Amino acid sequence: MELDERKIKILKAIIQNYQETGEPVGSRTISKFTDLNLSSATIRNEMADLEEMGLIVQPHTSAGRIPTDQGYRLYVDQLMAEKDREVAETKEFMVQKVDRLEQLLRQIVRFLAANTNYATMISAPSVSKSKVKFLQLSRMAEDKLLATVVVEGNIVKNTILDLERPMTDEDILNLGFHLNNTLNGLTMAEINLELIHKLKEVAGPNADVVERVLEAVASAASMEGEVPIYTSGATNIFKYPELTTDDTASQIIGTLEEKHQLAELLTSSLKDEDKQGIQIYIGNENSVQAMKDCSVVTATYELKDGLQGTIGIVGPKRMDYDKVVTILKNVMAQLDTMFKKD
Amino acid sequence: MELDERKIKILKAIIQNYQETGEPVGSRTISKFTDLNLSSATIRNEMADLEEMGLIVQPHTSAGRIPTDQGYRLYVDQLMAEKDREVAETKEFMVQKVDRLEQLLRQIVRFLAANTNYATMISAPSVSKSKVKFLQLSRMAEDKLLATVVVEGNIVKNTILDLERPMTDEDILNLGFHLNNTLNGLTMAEINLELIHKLKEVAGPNADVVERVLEAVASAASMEGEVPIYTSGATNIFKYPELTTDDTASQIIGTLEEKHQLAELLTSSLKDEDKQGIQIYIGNENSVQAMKDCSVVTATYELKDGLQGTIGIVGPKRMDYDKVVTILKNVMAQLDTMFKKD
DNA sequence: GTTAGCACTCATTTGTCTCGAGTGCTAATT
DNA sequence: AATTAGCACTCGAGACAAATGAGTGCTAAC
Repeated sequence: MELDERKIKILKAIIQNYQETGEPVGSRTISKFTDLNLSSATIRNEMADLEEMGLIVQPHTSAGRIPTDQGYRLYVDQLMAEKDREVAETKEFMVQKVDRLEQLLRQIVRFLAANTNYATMISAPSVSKSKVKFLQLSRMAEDKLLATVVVEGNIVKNTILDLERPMTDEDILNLGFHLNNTLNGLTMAEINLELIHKLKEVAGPNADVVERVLEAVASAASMEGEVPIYTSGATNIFKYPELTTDDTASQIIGTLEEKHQLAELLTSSLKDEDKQGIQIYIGNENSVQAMKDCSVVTATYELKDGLQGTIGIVGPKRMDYDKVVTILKNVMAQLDTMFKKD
Repeated sequence: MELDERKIKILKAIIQNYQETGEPVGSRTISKFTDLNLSSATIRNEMADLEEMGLIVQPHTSAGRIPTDQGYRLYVDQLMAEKDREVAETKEFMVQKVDRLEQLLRQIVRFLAANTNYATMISAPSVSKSKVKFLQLSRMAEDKLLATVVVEGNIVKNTILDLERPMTDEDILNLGFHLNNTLNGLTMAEINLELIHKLKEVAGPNADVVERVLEAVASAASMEGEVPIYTSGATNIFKYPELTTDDTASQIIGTLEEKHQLAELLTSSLKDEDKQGIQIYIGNENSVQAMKDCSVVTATYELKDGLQGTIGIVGPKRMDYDKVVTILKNVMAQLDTMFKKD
C-alpha cells in the first residue's frame, strides 16, 4: 500500500480536525475541510486504506475515524510544520525581575500552562556535573558551625553542623580556607576518596568535621538525586473529555502531584540531542503507566555551566504538537539569551 | 423547640451514617442503626423537628435527610467525641531520618493524606517574628558578595550581590562584622528606618551595599510573604462523589496546586488558640470560594523559637471530623516531643 | 407518646423507539 | 481507471414512558 500525497493530506486533515473537536471525524467533514475537492465516497475509500495501514481507526462501526498512536507518530515525525507565526506573540513572557532560580522555573511552568492549556512540569537544573565555586566555614555559636557551599550556576546550599569538640576560630578559618582552596573548581565527580583522605590528614583531629562538611557538600550539591520538579496547570486536563473518564484524570493528577515518577520521565530525556533536545512521547511511549492515554513533549534546556534540566508538557494524544513544539523552542531561545549575557 | 437527648442521638446517627455512605439517610435506617428501639415513624417525627431547627435537610421530597452546615457546626462544637483508640495505631509515623525541614513537612502531609483519605496541606513555619541569629558577608569573586543570614529556627538564606564598585577585603570584613553586631538578636520588626539610617552612615560610601544587604535580609527572612506550602493527596477528593461534580473537583485541585490561596486560609488560623490550635471550617466558613463545598480542619503547630505553621485537611463536609482531629492532635504531640528535645 | 398503615412523591432505573451520522459496497459516470 | 452517486446497514445518543422503590407526612389506633 502506497502512502501517496493525497492520503497524507487526508491524514493531516483528520488529525487536525480531531485535534480541535475531539470527536471522530467522518468522510463528509474531510470532503469539505480540505481543498482536494473530492466527494465523501472517495475519501471513504482512502480512509479505508489509511485504516488498513494502521494510521487511523474507528472507535466503533458507523463512527468517524480517529488517529492511532502510529498515525500520530507519523505525523510528528514527518508531517508536522511548525507554526512560526506564534513566535511573535510569545515573546517576552517575563517582566518580573527574577531573583531566584526557583521563581524563574515557576514562572516558566505557569506561563506554559496558561498558554498551552496542557499540564506542564519542569525539572530544576541538575548540578551533579557542576563545579564547586566557593566554600566557607563560619562559627555561628559556641558549638555550631555553618558550612556554605556555592556551586556553578550560583546555587547556594547551607548546612549547620554541631561541633563535637571545640575548635578555635583560627582552626575554623584555616580549615575553611584549606577546603575552599582544595575543592574549588572541582566537580562532585572529582572529589574522590583519595582527595578526601588527604583532606582528613591535613585536618588532623578535626577529620570528623571534614567528613561532615564533605557529606554536606555532596548531599547539598547533588541534592541527593532529588531534583526538584515544579508543575502547573494540572487541572487543564479536565478540558479534554477523553482524559476525564473515571479515574484516569485522578491518576494523571496524582502523578503530577507526587512528582517522583516525573523525575524518571524528565531525566530520561536529558541525553537525546537529536531534535534540539525536544522529544515527543505518544501514548504508551512514555514510561509512566498512569499517562498511557497522554502524550508528553519534553525539551531539555541548558543554562550556562552545563546545568541542564527538562521541561515537560502533558496533554491528550490529540495535543497540538506543532504549537507545543514552537512554544517550547521559543522558551528555550529566551532562556538561552537570558543566561548567555549573565 | 427543645433539643433533647433523643434528638441529639438521632442527629448524631444521621451524621455518622451519612459520613460513611454519602447517601441521604432515611428514617428506617436510623430506626435500626441506633439503640433507641424506636420505629421509623417516630424517627420521622423527630426528623421533621430537626429539619425545622435547620440541622438537617432533604435534598428533595421523598429522599432521606442530610446534615446542614449548621448541623455539622453543632456536631463539631458539642457532640463530637474523639476516638482515642486510633491513637495507638498512628504512633511513630516517621522512621526515616529527617535531615531537612522541608522533608519533614513533606512526610507529614504524605502521612496525613494516606491516613485520612482527604487532601492535606502544610505551611512551613513562618519566620517573620524570628530573630536574626547570624549574618555574614564574604567575597565570592572580584565583584561578587555573598550575604548569608541565619534566623532562629536555623533557617538559612543566601543572597548574591553584584558590587557596583570595588571593596577591600577589610571593608567587607568590617561591614559584615558591624552588621552582624547591630542586627543580631533583632526581629524583622525591630529593624526600622532609624536603625537603617544609622547603619548607612557608618558604612559611608558603601551605603548602597548596606541597603541591598538589608533588602536581602528582609526579603529572605520574611520570604516576601511567600510561605512555602506543601500539599498531598489532592486526588483523594475523587473519592467523594459530591465533590466530583463537573468542575468543583477541578477548582479544588487547582486551588491546592496554586497554593497562594491556601496561604490566607492557613495563616488566618494562626492566631486563634482556643481549642489547642485546631479549627474547623464547614462549607462557606472558609475563605476560599472554590472550597465552599468542603470542610477544612486546620491545626497550628509550633516548633521551638516560636516558629509556627499550620496543617490543613480538606475533605467533603461529611468528613470524619473526630478522626481528623484525633490524628492531628497526635501529629502535633509527636512534633512537640520531637522538637522539645532537639 | 408511640406505632402501624396508607397514600403520595419523586429520583432512578429500565426498556423501547427514533434519529442521524457515518460506513461499505455496488453501479453508474467521467 | 478513477470518481461519484446512491442505498442499505450499523450503532451510539437522546427522548420518552413505565416500573421500581426508598422515603415521606399524616391519621388513626395502641
